[in-house]
Amino acid sequence: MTPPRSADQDLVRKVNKSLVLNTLRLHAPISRAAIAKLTGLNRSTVTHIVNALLDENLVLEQPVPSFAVGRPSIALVLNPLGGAIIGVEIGVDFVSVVAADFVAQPIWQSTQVISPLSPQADILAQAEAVIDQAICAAQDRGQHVIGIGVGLPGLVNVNLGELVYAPNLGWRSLPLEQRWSQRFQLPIYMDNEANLAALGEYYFGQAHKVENFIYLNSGIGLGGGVVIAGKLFRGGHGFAGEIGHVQRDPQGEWCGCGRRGCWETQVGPRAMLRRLQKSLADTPTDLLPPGFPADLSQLTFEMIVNAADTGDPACLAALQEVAYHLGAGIADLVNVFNPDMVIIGGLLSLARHLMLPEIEKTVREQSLAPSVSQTKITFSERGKDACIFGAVAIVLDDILREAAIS
Amino acid sequence: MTPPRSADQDLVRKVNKSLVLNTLRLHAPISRAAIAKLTGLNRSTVTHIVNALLDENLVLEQPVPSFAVGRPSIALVLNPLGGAIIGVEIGVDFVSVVAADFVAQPIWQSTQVISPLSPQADILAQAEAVIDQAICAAQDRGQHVIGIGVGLPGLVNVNLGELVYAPNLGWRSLPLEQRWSQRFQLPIYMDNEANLAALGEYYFGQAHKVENFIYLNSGIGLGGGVVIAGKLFRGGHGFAGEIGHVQRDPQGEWCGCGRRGCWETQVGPRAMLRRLQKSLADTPTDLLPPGFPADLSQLTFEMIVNAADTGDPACLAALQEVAYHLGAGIADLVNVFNPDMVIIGGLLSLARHLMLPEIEKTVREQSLAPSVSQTKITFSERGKDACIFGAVAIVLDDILREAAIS
DNA sequence: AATTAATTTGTTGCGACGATCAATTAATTG
DNA sequence: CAATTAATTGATCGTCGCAACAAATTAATT
Repeated sequence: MTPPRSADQDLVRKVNKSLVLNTLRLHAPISRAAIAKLTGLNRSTVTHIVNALLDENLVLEQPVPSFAVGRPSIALVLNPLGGAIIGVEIGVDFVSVVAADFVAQPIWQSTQVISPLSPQADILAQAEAVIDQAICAAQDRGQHVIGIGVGLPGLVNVNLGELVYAPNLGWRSLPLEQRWSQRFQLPIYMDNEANLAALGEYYFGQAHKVENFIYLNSGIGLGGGVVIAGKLFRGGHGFAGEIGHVQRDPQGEWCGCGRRGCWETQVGPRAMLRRLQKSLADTPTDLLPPGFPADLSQLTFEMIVNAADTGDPACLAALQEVAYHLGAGIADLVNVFNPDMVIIGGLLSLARHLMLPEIEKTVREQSLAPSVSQTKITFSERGKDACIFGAVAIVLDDILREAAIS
Repeated sequence: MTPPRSADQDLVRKVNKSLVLNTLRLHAPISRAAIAKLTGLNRSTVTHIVNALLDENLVLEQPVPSFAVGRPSIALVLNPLGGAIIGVEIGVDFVSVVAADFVAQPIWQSTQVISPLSPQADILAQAEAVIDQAICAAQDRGQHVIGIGVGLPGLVNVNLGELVYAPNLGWRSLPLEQRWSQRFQLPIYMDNEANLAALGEYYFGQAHKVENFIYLNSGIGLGGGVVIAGKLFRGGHGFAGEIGHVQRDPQGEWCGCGRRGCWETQVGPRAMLRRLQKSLADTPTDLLPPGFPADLSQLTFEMIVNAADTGDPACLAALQEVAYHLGAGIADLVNVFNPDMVIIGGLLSLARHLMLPEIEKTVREQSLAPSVSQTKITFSERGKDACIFGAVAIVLDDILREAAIS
């Protein structure tokens, strides 16, 4: 902000710029006039903005032979070299880093296995080393790095840029933004996994153009990302979306959070494993479902799905039960949020073909009348990548629109 | 819009105008420069807007002797005669109408008892007659009526202006906005009771300046109004906020919606009456708590509260139980929405002194760590009036800011 | 009584955005 | 092949909001 403008007008300008960039991202190659038509802005305005963007090198003029009826126009496209974005996901047992160009195409990627038992400092140092490599990779291609997006498995205070509590890592009060913005001299954007995955779906996935939706992320626990009016909803203090710990059965199993019958205990993959392990504990090895290891502690969710695919009744029943509870919980969410779409991601998406009918049926039956019919329920199509592309998206988001409500 | 302007710039202008009016409403009398400071707008801009408002007669110049250090300025105030607003609430057994001036002071009020058994046409005709009186009352004072806000006990499609379903009235698919905008030739704004009550709290009550809060309206059922970023949240299709039908106990009592253990069955005043009636059915009349009628079907929530106040253990225990369930449900809402405030209104607010400690304790215990401490839990201070002043607020809202997200 | 500080208002120039008219070009059509 | 149509771009002018300077006025202070 070279001349100190009012916040109001500056905001309008930024929104307009974001609008143009976003339209460009979605419809390139495109003419100035077409942008104006799509954004609703005036063409003169668009011309101004595009000229500024050309100066900033974020946009390229690309001669396209006969790209439309009319003047032999020079179409505009986003300049892939206009900037690079680093997406980072710190999981419970891995660190994944991707460098993407300005059109969100990955140009470098690396995943490192870590031990959750290692000291925090070691894990961070390892992550930083990988990020350094990613930055170098981007700079070798001549791309200026715009920012770093970080996905974290826990409660994140977005305003302070602090990881408040990550139960599965045992981390508390880690001022990551401060640390990394000093270390890398770049803007750091961070949020929890589920929020980022939701944002990823909004930008690059199924929730494209869907302004109100809920993303359910089933990993170790059950996280939720809520998008309202096209923006991540974080609540008054940034901790909204803890959908997994809604109590759904006061007589249910104990949950790590101290309550009984959290939704997470009914439908989380881990909770499901635990249940199946217990119920199969007394079964002789040779009667176990096909593909199951003798040592049940080695059981994975994938094995259950495979066994169910081959028709094993116990596994099928277990998945049906999860589907029912999932549907019932989603029905509540539909009652409360009335979203346009619910996306189920993470581990559970492995069983999409087995669970979707039951989920849909339950939701239709259990939510109040008029809202349901317009709510679409789907599974995410990108597995592990959802979060890390969300990390890329959150950086883009800052450029393409204001990110969060409140 | 005399010259066809772009939606974008028009929006900015409307927002600015709303900002000025809102500031004026909150801080009158005030100078132009002070408005500029508070709104963040430029003083010239404010001057422009204020001049327009003076032309529209919505604002008055009021000479105030030495109202501030400096030039003997002429302070600005909203013109109470600038417009009148009609607020209407159609309840299950009453129709209440208020006419308020531009600063939301009631100038005329009337409540009519109706029988929910009367045919729809009769009830509507009765309501329309009262509204006619209210409009006349306003016009007699020389006040131009700006619009009519209507609160309805059921699902409302705000976009279509239609009452979709009101279970307790037995009404379905009533295109009220169409009917009344023709009848009265005025803009009609409508929403369900809980949403309006929430809006009322935001404009005239405790939630003043609170940008994220949840209003729980306990009447016949349990409704919810969610305000996010200072705006009513209605969800993708306008039916968000059906908080009362979140399932909290799969083994619980059957609810009218067809499911078991909805929150409403645990904490709704009516559900509580039913429970207490059942448990006291075999108690001899002379052992009933003080103040209880022999015919238990005459029992009211108020009697229970009174009995509990005199120390009756059964009633106290019943209230404590409700408080516990209320707290548990609010804890879930806190996990999901992370609001700044939760306001409990309606009938339950009669028992605020008996229930608040237990509710607060339960919420603190049961919601995830960092969000709770900043969430305030209170009871509404306005009883029946919450909704009808919300109806006034929704009309003001259209003038003072854009109402709903999405 | 004089000075200082605080507050408000008028005026002017600038930049951004929007509307409109005119001009250009390619595909389509008779 | 000429006319029409669709699409784009350039140029000009008007309006609105903002910043900055100047002027006015009064409470508080010295």
